[in-house]
Amino acid sequence: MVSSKDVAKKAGVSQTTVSRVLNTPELVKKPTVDKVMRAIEELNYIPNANARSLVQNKTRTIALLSGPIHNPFFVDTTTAIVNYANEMGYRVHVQYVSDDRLQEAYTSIFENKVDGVILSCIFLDDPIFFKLKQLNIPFITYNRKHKNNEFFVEIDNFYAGYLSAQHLLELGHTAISWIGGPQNRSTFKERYAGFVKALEDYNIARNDDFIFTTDTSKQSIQDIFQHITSLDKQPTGICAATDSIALHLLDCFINKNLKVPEDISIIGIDNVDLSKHGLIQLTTVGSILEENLGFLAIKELFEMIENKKNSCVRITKSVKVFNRRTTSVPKQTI
Amino acid sequence: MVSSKDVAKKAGVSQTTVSRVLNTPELVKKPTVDKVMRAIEELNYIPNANARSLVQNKTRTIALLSGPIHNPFFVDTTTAIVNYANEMGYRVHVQYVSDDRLQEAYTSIFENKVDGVILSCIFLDDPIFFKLKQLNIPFITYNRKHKNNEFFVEIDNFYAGYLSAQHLLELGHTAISWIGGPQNRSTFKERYAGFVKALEDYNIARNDDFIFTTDTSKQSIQDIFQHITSLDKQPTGICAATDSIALHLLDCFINKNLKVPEDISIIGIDNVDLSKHGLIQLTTVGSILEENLGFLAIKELFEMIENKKNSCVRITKSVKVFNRRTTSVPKQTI
DNA sequence: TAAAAAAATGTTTACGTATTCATTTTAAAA
DNA sequence: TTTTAAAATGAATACGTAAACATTTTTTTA
Repeated sequence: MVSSKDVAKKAGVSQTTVSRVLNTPELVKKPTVDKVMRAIEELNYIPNANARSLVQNKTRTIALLSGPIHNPFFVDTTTAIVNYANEMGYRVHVQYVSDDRLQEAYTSIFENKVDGVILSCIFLDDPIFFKLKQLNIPFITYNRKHKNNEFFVEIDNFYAGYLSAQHLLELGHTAISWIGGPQNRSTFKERYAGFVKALEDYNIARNDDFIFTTDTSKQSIQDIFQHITSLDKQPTGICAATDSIALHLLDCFINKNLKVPEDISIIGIDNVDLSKHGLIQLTTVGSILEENLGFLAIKELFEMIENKKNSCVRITKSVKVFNRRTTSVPKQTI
Repeated sequence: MVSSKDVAKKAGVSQTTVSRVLNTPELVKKPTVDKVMRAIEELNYIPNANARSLVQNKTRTIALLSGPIHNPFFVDTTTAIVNYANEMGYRVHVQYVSDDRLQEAYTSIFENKVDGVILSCIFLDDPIFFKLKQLNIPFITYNRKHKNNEFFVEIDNFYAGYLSAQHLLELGHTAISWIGGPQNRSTFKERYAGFVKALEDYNIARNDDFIFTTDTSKQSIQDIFQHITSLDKQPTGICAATDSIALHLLDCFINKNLKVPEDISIIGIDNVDLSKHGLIQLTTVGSILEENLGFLAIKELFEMIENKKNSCVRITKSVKVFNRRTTSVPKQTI
C-alpha cells in the first residue's frame, strides 16, 4: 500500500506538503505541486479515505435504511437518494431493512460514523429517534415519521386514505375493504384513519370483516386475497394502503381470472412509477406535484449536514387521486 | 466521542484489555470482562469501525456498482447482493452507474479501500478490469463480463439471443426486429450474435431496418417505437435484448392502443420478477433454474474475500424460453 | 538595504483502534 | 516449598492522514 509518506519521499518534500497538494494546492508553489503530482502518478498513489475520516471525524458517507426495493416505491426513492448523494460526493451505505430486523441495521449505523442517516423504516415510537438526536447525527425520515413529529418528509397520509375511500364511495361502492399494515407505522395508521373518516362522512358502516392487516409480503397478501374471495359477502372495492399492496393484489386477481375493475375495484396509495405503466394503470393517490419523497428528503438531509441548518424539517405534501383503470362503479350497479 | 481509552480509564484497565474484551474475550478473566462491559454500557461506547479498518487494512465493506434499479433486473440482483452482504456482516456501498459516467464511480472505489467489488456495468474492454486485478482487490462481474473471460457470472447470452429469435421464428414470424444496446457490452454483443445466428439457421434474411440500438433509456426506446410504427413495412415481432427494454416497449404500444401480442409480438431476455406479473406476463428467456445472478455472484465474491479462493470464477447459466402472453403467431397469418 | 510581512514548507501530534512485545499474576509441576 | 509453565494484563507502536504550530524562504515596505 503506497501512502502519502511514500509520495513525499519520492518527491523530496514532507508528507504535509503532499496533503496540501491534494487539499489546498493554492497554498503550494507551482513547481512543488508538479513534483508531487508526478510522484503521485508514478506511484499510483490513492489517498486512504479511512485515515482521512479518522482525523477529520467526517466520513462523507451517509446511511440509507430503505424498505425493500421489490416495493416500487423504494425503487424511486432509493434511486433518487443514491444518485443525489453520489453527485454531492458522498457514498451511501444501503440497507434494505425488514421491520423485524431493524436493530441489526441500527447498530451498523453507529459503528461506522456516517455523516447522516436517511431512513424510511422508522416506527412511531422508535427509540432510534432519540438515539440519533442524542448523538447529534443529522437524520431525516421519509415516508414514515416518528410520533415526535420532527425531521420527516411525508405525503398527507390521512388525506390520502380519505381520498382513496372517497374515490370508491363516490363511484357507488359501499362494501369497501381496507388492506393496510401495522398501526405503529405512521403511514399505515394515518391512512387508515383517513379511510375510516371517509366511511363515517359518507355514513357507511365499517365492516370489520373487510379490514385486513398485512406485513406486505407477497405471501401475506395472497392469503388475504384467498380470504376475501372465500367470503360470503365480498367487497366490491379495495383500498390498498400502498401501491405495492395493490400491485400484488392485482396479480392475485388476474391469476384467478378475475377482472379489474369489472369484478372488483382496486385503488392504491403512493403513485409509484410502475403504476403508470400501460399494462397496469393503477388508480392511486399520490403527491400532487409527483415529487419523489426520497429526493426531497435527501436534499433536506444535506442542508442539515452541510449548512448546519437548524430549523426542524417537517414536510407534508398534498395529495390527489390519479384516476386510471383499476376502479369503476361496482359490479352490482352496472 | 467516547473512545476505548475512556472505557479503559473508567474500568481501571488498559486500552488493550478493552480491545481484547471486544475481540478475544476468551483471553480475559471473567471479572475483568464484566468490569469492562459495565464501563462500555455506562459510557455508551461504540467502537469506531474506521479506526479498526485503518489498522487492520480490512473494511468489511464491499462496493456494488449496479445498473439503475428502474431496470427490474437490477432490483432483483441488488436486493440479493445487499441482503447477503449484510448477513455476512458487511456493508455495501451502492452506486447506480450510468454507462457514460463510469469513471467517477471507479475512483470512489479505490479511495475507500473496499474488501471487494461487484459490478454489472463493465465493458468488454474496460481498463478497470486490469486495475482491480493489479491492486489485488477481489471482484466479480455479474450480467456483463470482460473480454478476458474471467471472474464473471452470466447467463448464456448467445443462446438466449438465439432462443429469443427462434421462438418468434417458430411462431412463423419472418419480419423480426432486434432492439439491443452497444456492442461493447458482452450481453448485448452476444445476445445479438445469437439472434443473428438464429435468423441464418432459419434462412431469414436480416433486415437492417429492423435492427436498433438503444441506450436503454425510456426516451430512446420511445423514439425507436415511433420509428418502428412509422415504417412502411413493419416487423411483426420484436426481440428485445432485455426485459427492461421489452417492458418499456410494451408501455409504448399499449399507450398507442396497439395490442400485444395481437398486433405485435414481443419477447424479452432476463426473466425478471416483474415479467411474471399477471398484468404483464412477458414472454422472455432466462436462466433455467431462475437463479438470481446477483446472488450467485455475491456468494462467489465472498468465497474470494474470505476463503482466498484462487480458482477463477467463470459461471454461465443455461437458459430457456418462458412462454407467457406477449408472443403469438404473426398478424398476417391469423 | 534593512525590517516587516507574507508565502511556502516542515515538524510534530492527534485521530481510535489492533497488535507486538514485555511484564506481572496465577496455576501446575517438581 | 520452589521452579516452571501458562494465563492475564499492560506499554508501546503502527496504520495514513490532516492540522496545529514552527521554521524557513520569498516578497513587500520603509
